[in-house]
Amino acid sequence: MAKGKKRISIHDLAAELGFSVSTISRALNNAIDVSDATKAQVWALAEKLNYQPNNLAASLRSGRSNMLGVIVPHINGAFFPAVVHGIEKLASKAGFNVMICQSSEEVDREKKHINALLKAQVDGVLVSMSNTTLDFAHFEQVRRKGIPLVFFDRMPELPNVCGVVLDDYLGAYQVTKHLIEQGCRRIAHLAGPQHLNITFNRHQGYHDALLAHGLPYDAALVVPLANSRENGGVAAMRHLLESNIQLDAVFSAYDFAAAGALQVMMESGIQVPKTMALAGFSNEPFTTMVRPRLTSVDQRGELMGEAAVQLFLQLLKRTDTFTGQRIVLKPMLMVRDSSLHGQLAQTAKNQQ
Amino acid sequence: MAKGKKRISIHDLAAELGFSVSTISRALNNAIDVSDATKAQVWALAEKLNYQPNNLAASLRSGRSNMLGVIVPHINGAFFPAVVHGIEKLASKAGFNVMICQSSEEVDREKKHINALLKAQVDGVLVSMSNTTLDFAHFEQVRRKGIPLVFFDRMPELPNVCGVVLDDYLGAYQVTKHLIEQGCRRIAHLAGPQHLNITFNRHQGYHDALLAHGLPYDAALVVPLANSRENGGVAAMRHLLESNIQLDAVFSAYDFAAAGALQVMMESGIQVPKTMALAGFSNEPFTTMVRPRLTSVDQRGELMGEAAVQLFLQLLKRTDTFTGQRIVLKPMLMVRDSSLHGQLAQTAKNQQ
DNA sequence: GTGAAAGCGCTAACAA
DNA sequence: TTGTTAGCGCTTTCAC
Repeated sequence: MAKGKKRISIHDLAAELGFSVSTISRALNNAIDVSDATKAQVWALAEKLNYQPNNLAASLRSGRSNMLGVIVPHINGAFFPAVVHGIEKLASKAGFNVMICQSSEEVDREKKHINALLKAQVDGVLVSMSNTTLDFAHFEQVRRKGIPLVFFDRMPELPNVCGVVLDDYLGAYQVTKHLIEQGCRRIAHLAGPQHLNITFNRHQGYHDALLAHGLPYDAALVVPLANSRENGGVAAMRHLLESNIQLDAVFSAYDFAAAGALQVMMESGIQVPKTMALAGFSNEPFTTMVRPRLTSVDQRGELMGEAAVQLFLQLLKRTDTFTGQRIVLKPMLMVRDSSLHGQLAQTAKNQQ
Repeated sequence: MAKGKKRISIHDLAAELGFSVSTISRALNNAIDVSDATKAQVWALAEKLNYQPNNLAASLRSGRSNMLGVIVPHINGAFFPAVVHGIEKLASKAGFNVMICQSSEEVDREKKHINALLKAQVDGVLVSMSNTTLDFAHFEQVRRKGIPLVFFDRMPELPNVCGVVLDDYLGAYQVTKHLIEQGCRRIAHLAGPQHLNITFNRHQGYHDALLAHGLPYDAALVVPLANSRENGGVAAMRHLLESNIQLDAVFSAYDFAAAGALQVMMESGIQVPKTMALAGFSNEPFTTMVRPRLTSVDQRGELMGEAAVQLFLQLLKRTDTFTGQRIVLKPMLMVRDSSLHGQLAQTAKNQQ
């Protein structure tokens, strides 16, 4: 009977039962070639002695850590938490543990996390880039080691990278088209950073929808956001109003910035959506709490997380991890009061 | 020159430079007793060959994984992300990597995560319990192994457990006192589960503040929330209104539920705060986006995360990890429009 | 300042 | 069905 504080290992179990360590190992792993009687004995003793397997040793030996590294820019708002949830759901089903890291939108932290994950011998890395990531050498490092690398949402425009993205272009196109159909003709866009695929595509969708409907693209109507938060939207909207440009709608690349814009509109006595329509992007929960409720685009966060894991699992089977596969998810336009420029607001009641 | 795909180890470095593996190990760890010249050589070659240390091996051998396990109920809303941020900040400064796990408010997942973390040989575990956790055996398992265990926010009422909590009692007391000072006399409370310390204490603070100010505690004014979200608040508020009980204020144990209550009030034509004051708890970002802005209590999330890590680091130094130390953080009352029952709403403008 | 050697706890050939 | 054996890559005494 093992006494003292020493943590017990399969050797202790082996000694106690008179089996070899390999039999113990096999029994604990429920291998096919161990008799049920033996398994029962081993499991009983393991339970009794409170045996705790050591993954470090198993991983070191087997070369598989069953750990999945995930790097997200942040976990504020609803989107990235939803993605993470989707990732964890599918990953744990596939027997993987997930290590979540936040880059806090800093490329240096992103690099550090990549390094830490590699040192920890993760079996794969899922990344959504920080918005300060301009070179991609640290990602190459992962690929060079033959470790599956999957991007989600924010991915670099490089050949042969795998990833799952939302069709941001389509989402923005649909929002803009919707605003046009509501009778809006002077639609402003609060734009995110153009070096990121997501916000670049949102801008493109806006641009193309205008042209497709015979409206001019006016650069004066496009205001870059200093940040994606409320105060970014406040500043951009103030700038827009101060410029005295004609305006009957605003499409913000982010919901939080849209909330800031809404605040400025309210303070300026502008009626939303009657005088000015408004739409955001992300379908944050607060969009149904503010008045008027905010029209937005759902980003399918959970689905994206699941798709990313699926892609990873696929890559794991292959020898070449540079297949350049992409999964593109369809966005969902959520029409709410804030964009019903040309209709009675009641119409949206059922769609909230 | 190592060629091929084989990952290189300290043995390769040793062979290449003609040193022993121990010297390489020491050099890489920047040990005091290796000559600078040797270190320089080793580092240069490591860089050149793209050497990647293997933490699994190091941890297995040294017995320290430098990993910290964190279990949170979820990462929705602003509070837990803030805590996680605080944890990561301090932990990474102390050289620890953080594994974040979500229990999704399910005690079974909590147990699984505890197990996974123990198998991964983490050096410590930080937990905020799920709201379905009623027995604490899985936590005992951690302590029995001598692994530092620190709770935050939601902790069990057990002897000798360490943790950092907000003074929820004080926060609720302050909110209630504030409402009373605004002239409210019939203050309802939308209550969270009473088996959790946090919501129990919020209820107590409410209770005691009433009595301390000569107001009766009326059980009919206390409505249990089915959940902490918007629809929980909607249901509870409807119940309250349908009961036709006299009412001039509502204090919700959660901001999201308060948002739901606000919605019901608006739909019922109740003027907030003139006819009915409202306050929540958590200081979610959306509290400043809704109209009227929501009075709330800030939970000091980031500070709590940092304090939890500090407690962990303290515990790490000791042999007895059952010291029962507690850190109690002071809440911050955030007075906004929704509770200015007895004043002109403008007064709050500066305090938002 | 450096080397030799043992071993952390486990897995996975290969034998029997 | 079970045992033997050889490490996975690193740290860490104990020598020299």
